[in-house]
Amino acid sequence: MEHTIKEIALRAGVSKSTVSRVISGKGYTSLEVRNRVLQLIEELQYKPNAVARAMVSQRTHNIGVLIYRRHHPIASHPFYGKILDAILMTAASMNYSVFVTTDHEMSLRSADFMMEKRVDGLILISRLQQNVIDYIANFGVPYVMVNGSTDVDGVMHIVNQDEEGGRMVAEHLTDRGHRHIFVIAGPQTHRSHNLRLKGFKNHLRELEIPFPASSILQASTSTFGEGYELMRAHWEEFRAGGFTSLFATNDMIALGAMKFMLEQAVRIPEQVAVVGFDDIDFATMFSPSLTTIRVNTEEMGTQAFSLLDKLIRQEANIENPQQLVPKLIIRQSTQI
Amino acid sequence: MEHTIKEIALRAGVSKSTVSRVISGKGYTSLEVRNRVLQLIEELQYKPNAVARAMVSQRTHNIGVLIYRRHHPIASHPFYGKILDAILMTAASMNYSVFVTTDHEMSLRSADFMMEKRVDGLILISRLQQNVIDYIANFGVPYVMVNGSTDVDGVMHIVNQDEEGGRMVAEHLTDRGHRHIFVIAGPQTHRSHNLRLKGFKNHLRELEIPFPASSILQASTSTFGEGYELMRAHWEEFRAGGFTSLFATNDMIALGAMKFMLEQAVRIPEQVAVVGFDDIDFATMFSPSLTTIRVNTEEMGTQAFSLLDKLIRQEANIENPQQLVPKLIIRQSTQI
DNA sequence: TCTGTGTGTGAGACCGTTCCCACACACTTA
DNA sequence: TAAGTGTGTGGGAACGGTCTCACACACAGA
Repeated sequence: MEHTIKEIALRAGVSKSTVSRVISGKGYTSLEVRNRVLQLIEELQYKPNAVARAMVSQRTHNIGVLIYRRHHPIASHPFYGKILDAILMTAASMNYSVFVTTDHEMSLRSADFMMEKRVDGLILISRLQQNVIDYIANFGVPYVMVNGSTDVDGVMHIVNQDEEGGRMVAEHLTDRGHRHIFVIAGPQTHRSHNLRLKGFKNHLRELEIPFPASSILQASTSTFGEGYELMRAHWEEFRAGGFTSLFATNDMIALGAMKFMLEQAVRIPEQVAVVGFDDIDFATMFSPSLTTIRVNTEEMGTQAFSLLDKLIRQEANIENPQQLVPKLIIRQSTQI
Repeated sequence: MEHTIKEIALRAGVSKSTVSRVISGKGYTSLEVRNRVLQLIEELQYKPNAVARAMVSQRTHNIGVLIYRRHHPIASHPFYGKILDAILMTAASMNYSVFVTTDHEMSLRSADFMMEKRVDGLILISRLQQNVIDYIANFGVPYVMVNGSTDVDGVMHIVNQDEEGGRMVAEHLTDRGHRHIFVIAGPQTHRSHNLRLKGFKNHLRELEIPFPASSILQASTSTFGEGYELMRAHWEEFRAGGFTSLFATNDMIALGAMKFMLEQAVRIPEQVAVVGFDDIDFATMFSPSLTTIRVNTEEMGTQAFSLLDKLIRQEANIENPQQLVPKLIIRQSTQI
């Protein structure tokens, strides 16, 4: 079932060089020979061996996607999964195959693995530790980061305009008259959560709306469960504070908090308006649907791959990627 | 930055055979030489070239996961994404790398691609068309199906006990006194939806509870949007029918239908109880949380890989996989 | 002394491609 | 006629490993 170029050559009565030429389309081949070889390939279902090809070309045409997620496996993650999907699509359209590795804690080992497989490049998603990045950089393999925890000099990094997004949230809520906004902020270890909060606070400051420390809660993970739990644990404070709205720095936290409030028979948005961030699929599906800032995950994935491809092909003048523009999506949770 | 075994050999003053022996641990090597080589490997950060290794061993230690999804990209899919996660985990723990391919329509091309890359085996998820399966089978590469649309003789297939799950739903609802159950059934093209419905109907028949054709709706896709739309389009029928409960053959449809009902101010579960199927993450998060049948997706992924691994290693006496046991998860949507 | 066995090492074929080079032939042009 | 150019083909090294085989040496037992 497994044929080689040599076999095809033998049957066609030509040399393997000629067959190679027919397949690659480079160099001269007579029409007669070309047809004969092509027919044989079709007949025997010959598939060129990409492993052997990689051996000589020193290019595997494979890339690796490395994701570090402590609290949630990668693929099914409502946010990172979307990015992965986009990468998969784009890569396939450019004839690349993609190794996906999800590895908690022992990311050095999976990096090793990718190196042994001689991937042409790597895409790193989310909060990889610095040592992993150093390790990879040290290897000289091109790589691109997506939504990483920090910006590192000289590293290509695809991110959203998170600060601007935070500002949009503040604008939206204040426009609707809200002056007492409660905030649940995601992990301080993550760049995007910090910037979202920063943009939000800055806008309030510009409007000279007070934002006391008591109106903000620090989440240690950016999960649904954390949102729910924090809301439950601080329910009395929340009620006593006279808050008319809630902003969580991502949708999962927002939804968790909402779920708890709904269970307390709070009417959303009538009594409390809620805004999230990310626009995961579930944001539309939830009842009431969630007003949020859409992060263009598809664009993130596509850009990440295109950028990596350029790095791999060593294209000249590769520009640092532009930050992606977020978009306010108004839904039931703020619409009276 | 990229070293070869030859280089290590040269520096260590031994032959490449010896270095190879040290790395693989096969054959005799003196302690002294072993240490010298190992230290050199460490020092130079030498990573054996898996491509070259695959070339001679005729084994890449790579597998491919092929998914066909018309209406939803794969990775972020709340059900299939979970299976993928489990495959990724298990494969990594057994030192396999995984190519993930999501390809709508043109699946033959992605299959081709995987063949060229000489994967050791394939995992096919969801409803791949017969011609793709034939194509792959014809190639002689080991493969395993997961939750496919049909059972094919002689093909290893990991599935859930869907019929039993359907029965459990009927039992749960009838136990709670429901006699007028509305059903939205997922695509007839898919094995699991059919069996779920079958098990459900059979149980009602056993209890001699009438189940008229008017109480069932046929969905053409198994999505949230479809559930919502169907419920909207048939809302008058539903209200006129005096139904006290709803069963949808998967969670997405159930949640979509629920969302519409909530918008109509229907109280769930007081006025209408709802049961789904799959137990996707959203099922717990939704408000009210959804009673459903849990499909052990983690086990599906794990079993799929283990089975494939056995096929690859040509283990003797490989047993056909047992169907996975579903579990009723009772949540707010049926709990008064 | 001879044979056998356990330990340690190196030479070189091989895996399936690509690609450089040599060569052959047909024309054209100086 | 000689040199050059365009077309078509084959030989064989190279990519970086693994693995078989041959061989060398030490030591045991007959």
